[in-house]
Amino acid sequence: MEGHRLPRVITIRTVAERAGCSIATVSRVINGSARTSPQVEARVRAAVKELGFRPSELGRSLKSLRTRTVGVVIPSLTNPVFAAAVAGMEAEARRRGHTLLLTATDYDALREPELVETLVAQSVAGLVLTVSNATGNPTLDALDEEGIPYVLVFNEPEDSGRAAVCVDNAAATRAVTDTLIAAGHRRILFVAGRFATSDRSRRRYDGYALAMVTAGLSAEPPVELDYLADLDTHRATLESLFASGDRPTGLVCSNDLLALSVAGALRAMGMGVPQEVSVVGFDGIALGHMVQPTLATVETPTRRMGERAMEMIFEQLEGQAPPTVERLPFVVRPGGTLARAPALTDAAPPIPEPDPATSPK
Amino acid sequence: MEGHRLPRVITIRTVAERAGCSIATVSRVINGSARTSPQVEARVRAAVKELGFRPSELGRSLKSLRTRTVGVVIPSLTNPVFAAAVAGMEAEARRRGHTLLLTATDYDALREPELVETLVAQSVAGLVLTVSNATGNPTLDALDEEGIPYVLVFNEPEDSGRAAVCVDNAAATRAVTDTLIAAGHRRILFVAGRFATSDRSRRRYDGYALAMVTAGLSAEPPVELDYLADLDTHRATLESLFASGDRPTGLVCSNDLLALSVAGALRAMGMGVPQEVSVVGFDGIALGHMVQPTLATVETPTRRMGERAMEMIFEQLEGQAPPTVERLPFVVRPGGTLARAPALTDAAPPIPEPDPATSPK
DNA sequence: CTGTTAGCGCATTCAA
DNA sequence: TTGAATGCGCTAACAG
Repeated sequence: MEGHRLPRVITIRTVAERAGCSIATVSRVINGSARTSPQVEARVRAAVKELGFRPSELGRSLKSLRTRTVGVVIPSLTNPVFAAAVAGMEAEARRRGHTLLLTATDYDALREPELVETLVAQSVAGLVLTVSNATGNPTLDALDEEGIPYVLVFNEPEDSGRAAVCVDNAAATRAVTDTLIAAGHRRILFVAGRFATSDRSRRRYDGYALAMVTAGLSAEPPVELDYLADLDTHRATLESLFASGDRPTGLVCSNDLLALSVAGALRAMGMGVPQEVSVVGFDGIALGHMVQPTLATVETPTRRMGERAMEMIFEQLEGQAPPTVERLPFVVRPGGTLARAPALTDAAPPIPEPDPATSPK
Repeated sequence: MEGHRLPRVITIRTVAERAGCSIATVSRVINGSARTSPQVEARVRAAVKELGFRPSELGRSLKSLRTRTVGVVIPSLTNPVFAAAVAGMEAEARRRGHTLLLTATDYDALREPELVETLVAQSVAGLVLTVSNATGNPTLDALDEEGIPYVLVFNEPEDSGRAAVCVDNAAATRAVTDTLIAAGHRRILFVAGRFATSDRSRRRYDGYALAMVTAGLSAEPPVELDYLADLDTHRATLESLFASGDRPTGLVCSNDLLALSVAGALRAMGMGVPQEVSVVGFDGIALGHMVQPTLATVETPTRRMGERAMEMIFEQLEGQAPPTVERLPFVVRPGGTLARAPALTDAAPPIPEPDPATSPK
């Protein structure tokens, strides 16, 4: 119906005509899948160049029923942790001639199955995902059944047989909580964003609780601050924490973004960070270094985690490598937001940064 | 290796058999492209549900030679500005049943043409891109010739006929520079990361220069800080700036990430921000609110820009809407890093935040 | 070494 | 209302 001179699409047939050979020969030259005479090869290459021909991935994929794309499902790009991981995935995928099909759930676990289905309908070669809850997850089970390779990032699945790249969330949070305890803090709370919809967050809480109990201190229930709520809401919640007589002197936050937000809200309330309250985060986002005082946190190799997850996809595609859970090393990074507990000292000097505690691995 | 029953791929043919009809009828039911008898329709729907059939996008696309994917090319996901824009694109694409094919150049302009080619080879429905230099860009010209819809984000092309979503970079930088001037600053420098490879950065410099000249002040050449260099390198460059007698009291940075880094380096040098030097950024990243002091900046609707760019892709696909450059509104947001010039006052109180200057539009 | 051809999954035209 | 047949761009099996 469109006129006859549409943007003349160049197919393998166009090239064949121009080079004076069959489409099979063109295909052979392009893919190096079989020997061809030098003359014909030269003519084909010339034709390809002149016409600017790029083989359609569509046709190519329809044969193999597999594309050179890898699907990605993450909660949100707005969190620099996920952005960094995706950056790592993209770089690694590109090195392998693949492209990312990117989707986000906006932290809505109900969207996970449909996004995965969408990506599977696109015949992705594999999937890298961060889900709300990896353990006993039916969507993942379905992928297992269909034999589609996938690797989790950040999730730390309890099911065996699931591939994942993560850190030991409990050990890491325990380590950073220990640092607070070592600095003389006794009343320490765990602050979580979206606790209910994040298995990572719960793991981290477990690490906090273990550290507290081991030290003979009381592990309190997590304080929940809605991720999406505004600063005023956070402030209200925080004010109630400090209303009672038995104020906390240390806050362990389930991630860095939350920690920065909490520290900001506390200062807005007129509380000194770290003079009156120490705040530690989790992840080690780049901006933590830039702010003043710098954010004390658990540094995790987020970009590398994305890269590694993508590597594992290809390892699975190549048939080797059974699905395994890889725990990458973390480092507790002391920072300006962590000081000795105010009860023990008047000056409350920040803790120096010697020889940071490293992960067991 | 898994049992003998290969992951039995379910195609439209499987469904047709199960429903006892032809594949054409199945197709009609699924797409609602023609009327079918209620009985047959019911059988088909049942079969689809039982088998968990999802039509392959591959086969579907091969017919139309167009996929339900949109290609994205950005410099890097690590910059929250691009991450936010991509988040906007993803949300809008999802609303329209499309998926993003995401690639990054790592700020290497030479990679732009090849990434675009890769995406075109995937038969994307359109492209959203941020390029190093939009004006007279041959890659974009090639897209025009092939009739593939594309929309630029952040770039502010000088060529007509190019679709783009951006802010008026010059006007915005002029406005924020004017704010510094109004605060009594006289010696103000423009600091850029990767000046050579970013037309946005150059536009912003123009705005700075115009503000300075208009105020009868001297516009200095841009100070270049390599984006990827470490803090120490930044520090060395900055120290040389303050070595001379005629020290700047205000720094206009070409983006927020750079501004935060600069402010951090200055403090590490023992300089008070904003007591001795005011620092302003550009973009309005979320973290700017969280840090203390808050970052003075130009707030731009980054997420919305991504959304809008995606909307424009679909408008072009639907045939309406000629390619246009849309400049979205910006707001100068004063913040804690901006104070009156130290020469004019001893106390150097931060400027209040009254009635922020808005964009002309 | 090269050409012909079948077929990947689907939408669609043409017959019935 | 339905089915049979065609073709989208490509790769690979088979002939020559």
